[in-house]
Amino acid sequence: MHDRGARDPGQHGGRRRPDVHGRRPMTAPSRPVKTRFCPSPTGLVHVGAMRTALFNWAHARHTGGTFVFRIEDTDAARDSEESYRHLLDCMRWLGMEWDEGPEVGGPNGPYRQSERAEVYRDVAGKLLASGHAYESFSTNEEVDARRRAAGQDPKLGYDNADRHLTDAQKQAFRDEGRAPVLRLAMPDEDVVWTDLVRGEVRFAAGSVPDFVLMRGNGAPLYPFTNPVDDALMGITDVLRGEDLLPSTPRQIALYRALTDIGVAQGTPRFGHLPLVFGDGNKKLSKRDPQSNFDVYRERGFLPEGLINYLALLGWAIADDRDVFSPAELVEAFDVTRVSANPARFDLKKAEAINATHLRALPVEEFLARVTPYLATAGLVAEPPTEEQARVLEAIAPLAQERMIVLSDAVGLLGFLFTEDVEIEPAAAEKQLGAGAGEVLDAAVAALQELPEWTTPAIETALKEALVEGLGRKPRQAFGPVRVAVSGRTVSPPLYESMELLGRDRTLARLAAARATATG
RNA sequence: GCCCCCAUCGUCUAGCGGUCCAGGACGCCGCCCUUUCAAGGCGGUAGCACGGGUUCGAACCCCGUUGGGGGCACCA
Repeated sequence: MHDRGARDPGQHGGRRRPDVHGRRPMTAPSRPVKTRFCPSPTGLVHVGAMRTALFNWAHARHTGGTFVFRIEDTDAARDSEESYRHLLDCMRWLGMEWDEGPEVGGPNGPYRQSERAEVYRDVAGKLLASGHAYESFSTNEEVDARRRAAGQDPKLGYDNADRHLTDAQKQAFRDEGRAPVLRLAMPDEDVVWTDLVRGEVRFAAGSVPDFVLMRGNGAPLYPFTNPVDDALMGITDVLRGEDLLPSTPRQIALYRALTDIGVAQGTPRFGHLPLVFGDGNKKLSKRDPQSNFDVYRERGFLPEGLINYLALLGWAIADDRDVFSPAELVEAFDVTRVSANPARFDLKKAEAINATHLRALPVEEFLARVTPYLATAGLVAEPPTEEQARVLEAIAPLAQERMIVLSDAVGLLGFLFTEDVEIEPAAAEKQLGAGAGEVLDAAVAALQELPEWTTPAIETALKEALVEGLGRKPRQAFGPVRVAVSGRTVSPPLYESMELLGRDRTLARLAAARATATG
C-alpha cells in the first residue's frame, strides 16, 4: 500500500502529448516523489505562489512522497523576518504541512538559504575546480560594447568571452582591482526536457549564455542556490510557474554539472504550471491588490474553500464537478493533467466555491469559525455571553446559507447584538420610501399586544395585518419591516430574527424607522 | 529585437481521431418554490481563432498565420 511513490503519476490518465513512440512523455521516477515549495520572504504572500505550493503539496501527498519547504532568503536587502513568519503561517492555515523545512527540521537542513552559505561556497569551489564553472571579469558595459561592435543586439547578453582566459589575463584583471563573478559554462548542445505539464520543450544550443552563479563579492545567486539545494535535498519533481520556464535550461545544465561532480544524483523532472492572471491580461503581480493572499483570509474565506478554488486554476477533478475537499484533491491530483494555459483569477467563482463549502459545514463548526469575526467586530464578547451564545446558536443555521465569506456575518447578524440598528442608506432608499409608514404602523399595532412572542405568532400576526389587512403583496409587506428591524434588505428569516431580538427592541426599531419613513 | 510558452462559451475547464450539431461550473437572463429577502430547484444564453495538410473521418495529429502571454540582471 505504500508503493504509490514508485508509481508513475502518468498512468492515472491519458497524456496530452504522447511522444513518437506512443509513450507518455514521462520517465518513471527512480525515487519516491519529493517536491518542494521555495518562496522568498519578500513582502506580501502571493496567491499565485500559494497555488504553486498547493500543487507541489498535492503532488507529494498524492504519490505518497515528501514535501519540502525551503526559504530562499539570499537577498538580504529585500527579505524580512516578518514576511518569513507570515509565510509559514499561511502555509499552516491552508493545511499544507511540510515534511522537511523550517521549524520542522529534516535530514537536509538548514532550510533557510541564508544559513547555507558554506554549502554554496563549497559547491562553487568544486564547480570551478572541475572546469564546469569559470571566473569572468567582463563588466556589463564591456559585454554591451562587444555586442554592438559585432553588430548584434546587446539584449543577447553575455558573450562567453571569458571562458578561456589565461592565468596571466586573470591576474591582469585582478591587478586592476576587479573581482570576478563565477559563471557556469553552458553545454554546446540543445537542452531538451519533457515537461510534466507541457511535454517536450527544447532550447537550441547557444541560445542561453553562461550565467552567473556567484557575485564578485562571493554572494551566491538564485540560479545557483536553487538547483544546488534541490539536488542536495533530493528533489525529484520541480513544479513552478511558467515564468521560470526560460531559466530551466540553465538549471538543467547546472544539474548535469552537479551530477558530474557527484553533488546531484541526476536531474529532476520539471512541470511548469500555468500563470495566474488578474483582471487584465497580465500575470498577477505583487503590486496587484488581487494577488494579496491575506485579503482572502481576512474576508473569511475558508482554507478548504480557497484550496478548492486555487486547485481549479489549471486543474479539474472531473468533467461534471468542481467542488471538493482537500482530501479529495489529494486523492485525485495528477500533475500530468494540469492545463498548460494561463488561468484568470475569478473572484466571483472563488466566492461561489467558498459559499458552497461554508454551507456544507456542520453548524457547530460554522459557529466556531464565525464567532471570532463577530468578536473582532465587537458584536459579541470573547467568549460570547450566555445570552449571546443562545442567539448565535439559534441564528447560525439560518445565517449560514446566506453568507459567502465568514466576515459577512458582521453585517448580516450585527443587528441582533446591538441596541439600535444602523440602517443602510441603500436599504432605506429601497424600502422605507412611499407607503412604508402605513406598513410599519400596521406592524407595530399587530405586534404590540401579541400574547406570546414566538416565531409562529409573529408570522401569523404580521401576515394578517400586512398581507390581508393592508392587501399588500408579501414582497411589499415585509420589505420595510425587514429593513426596519435588520437595517438591510437581506437578513436572516424575519420572524425568527424578531423573536430573537425580543419585543422591545423590535417595536423600538419599527418606531424609529417609522419616524424616518417618508410615507 | 531575440528565445520560449499558450490558443474550446465573457471566465475556469471536460474533451487524448468516430460515442461532440462539443459536457460541467461561475457569471448573466428567465421560471418555480417560499403569502418574507437570501438560499435552493429548473431552464436559457454563449465557444472549438484562421488557413492549409494527414485521415474514410479532426476540437483532438502536423505545418503555417494571427492573437495572447512569459523571459531576456552580479533580483528571486
